[in-house]
Amino acid sequence: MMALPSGWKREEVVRQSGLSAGKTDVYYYSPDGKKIRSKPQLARLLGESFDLSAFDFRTGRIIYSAVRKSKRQKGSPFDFARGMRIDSSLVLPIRQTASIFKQPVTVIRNRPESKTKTDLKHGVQEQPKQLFWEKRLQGLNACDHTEEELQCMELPRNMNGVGPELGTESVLQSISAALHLNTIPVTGQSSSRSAIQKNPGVNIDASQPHIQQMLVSEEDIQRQEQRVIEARRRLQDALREEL
Amino acid sequence: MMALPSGWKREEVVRQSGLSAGKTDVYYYSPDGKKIRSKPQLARLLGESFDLSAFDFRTGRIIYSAVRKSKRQKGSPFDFARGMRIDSSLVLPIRQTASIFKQPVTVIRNRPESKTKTDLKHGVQEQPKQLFWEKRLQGLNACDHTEEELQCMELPRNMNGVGPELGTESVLQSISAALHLNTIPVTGQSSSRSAIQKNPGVNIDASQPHIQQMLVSEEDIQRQEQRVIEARRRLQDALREEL
DNA sequence: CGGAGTGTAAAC
DNA sequence: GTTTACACTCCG
Repeated sequence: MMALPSGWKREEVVRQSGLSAGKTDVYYYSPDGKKIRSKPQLARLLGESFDLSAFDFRTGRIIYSAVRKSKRQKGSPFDFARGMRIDSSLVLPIRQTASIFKQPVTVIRNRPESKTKTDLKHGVQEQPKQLFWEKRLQGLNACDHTEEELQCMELPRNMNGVGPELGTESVLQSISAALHLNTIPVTGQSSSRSAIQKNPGVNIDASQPHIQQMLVSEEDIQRQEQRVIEARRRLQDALREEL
Repeated sequence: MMALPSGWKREEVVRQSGLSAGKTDVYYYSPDGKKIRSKPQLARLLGESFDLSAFDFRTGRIIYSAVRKSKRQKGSPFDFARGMRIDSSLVLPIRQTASIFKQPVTVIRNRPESKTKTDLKHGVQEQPKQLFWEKRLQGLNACDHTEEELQCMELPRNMNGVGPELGTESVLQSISAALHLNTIPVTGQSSSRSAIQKNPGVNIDASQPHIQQMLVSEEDIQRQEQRVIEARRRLQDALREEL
C-alpha cells in the first residue's frame, strides 16, 4: 500500500566501534534523496506548518500521549502551502501533523547478517488518511505568475463523483492524488453511490479516488489514441521550427 | 605554587537554551584532561580511598560542617594504592580527603562578556599538604611480580634528611615527589636542621623535599656525566647484540 | 563516531 | 518545588 509522504525512507545504522559502539543512529531520506539526521533538521525541511511535537524521530512513530498536549498549533490549516514551498518534494496536504510518518517504513541495515525487522505488532498498515481531505482545498485555485487563477478543467460526462458535497474540483484533486500516489490501478469506488452516501466511513475505499467505477469503451480508447498521435505530431512540428 | 592534585580545573557552563536555560553545569578536568561531569563520576575515577562526602561538587568547596559526620571511613589509610591503580594519572597520597580540591581553581566561562572571577576572599593559596605525609608510607616497599620486595636505594653520604624520625626511605619518597611535582627548582630546605627540629610547622618549606641544601661540586657533575656516557655505551652494545 | 549541550527520571 | 546524575541528541 502506498505510504505518505511517498518515498520517505528510514534507516538504522549501528555504531561499530568507539565509546558508543552498539548505539544506533537513525536517518531519514526524503523523496528527493536528502538525508535527514535529526528532528530539528526534519522540522526545518518541512516548514513551520508541520507539528512534529508528537513525532518520535528515533522510532519513527507518533507518541499518542503527547499529541495535542502542546499549545495551539501555529499557522492556519491552510499553511501547508508554506510547507510545500519550503520542501521541494511533492507532499499532499492530507494531514498537517507528523502522522505523515506514521506508516511502516523501509529499514535498511548495514549489518548484512541481521534480518530486516517487520513491525509484527502493527503489521503492514494502510496509509491513514482523512476520507475527504480534498474538501480542505475547496475554494483554492492554482494561479500562474501573473496571479491569474487557473480554471478548473471539465470532467467527462460519464465520470461521477461520489461523496457529500463534492464538486468537480474536489473530484479532480482526488483523481490526481490517486494517479500520483497509487501503486495499484486507479479504478474508482466499487461501492454504490447510495451506500457511500449513507456511510462513507465504512464504504469508501480510501485508496481510490472519489469517482464511481466507469465503463471505458473501445471507442474511448481509440479517441484517446488519436489525441496522443495528434499531440506527437504537433511536438514534432514545433521541434522542426526550432532548427 | 604547585597545586594538588596538579592541573585540576573547574568549569562553570550556563545553559543557553531549552527548558533548563539559565541553569549552570559544573565540570572538572583531571590532569590528564578527562572531563568530570558529576560527583559519582569523580569518586569512581579517584577510587574508594578518597572520601568525598564533605566535598561539594557544585561549588568546589569543602563543607566543613559535614566533615567526619559520616560513618567510619571505608578501607584502611593505606588504601590509596587501590586508588592509584584505578586512576591512570599519578596522584600522590598526600591527603585522603576531598580537600585536594580546596585550592582556588580556574574558572572558564563560555559567555565571553563575563570576566573570569578570582576568589578574592582567599587569594591564590599554597597547596595545603601535610608536612610529613611521607611517614604514612613507612614500612611499605614496592615489590616485583615475584613479590620480592625491592630494596631501598642508598643516598649519598652528604645528603641529609631533616625532620622527626625520618629514615632514608621517607627522604627518598619526599625527593621523588618533589622531582615529580615541582615546577620550581628542587633545592632542599633552606632552614637549619635545628630550627626545623624545633618548630617544623613554621620552618619547613613544604614545596621542598626533606633534605638540607647540599653542595654539588664540579667533581660530582663530572662523575655523573661519566656514568651517563657509560650507560649509553652499554645500551649501544645491547642494541648491537640484538641485530 | 565524539562530545558539548540539553532532557529528564529519580532523589531530595 | 529543586537538584543531581547521566542518557540522549545533534551536528561537526
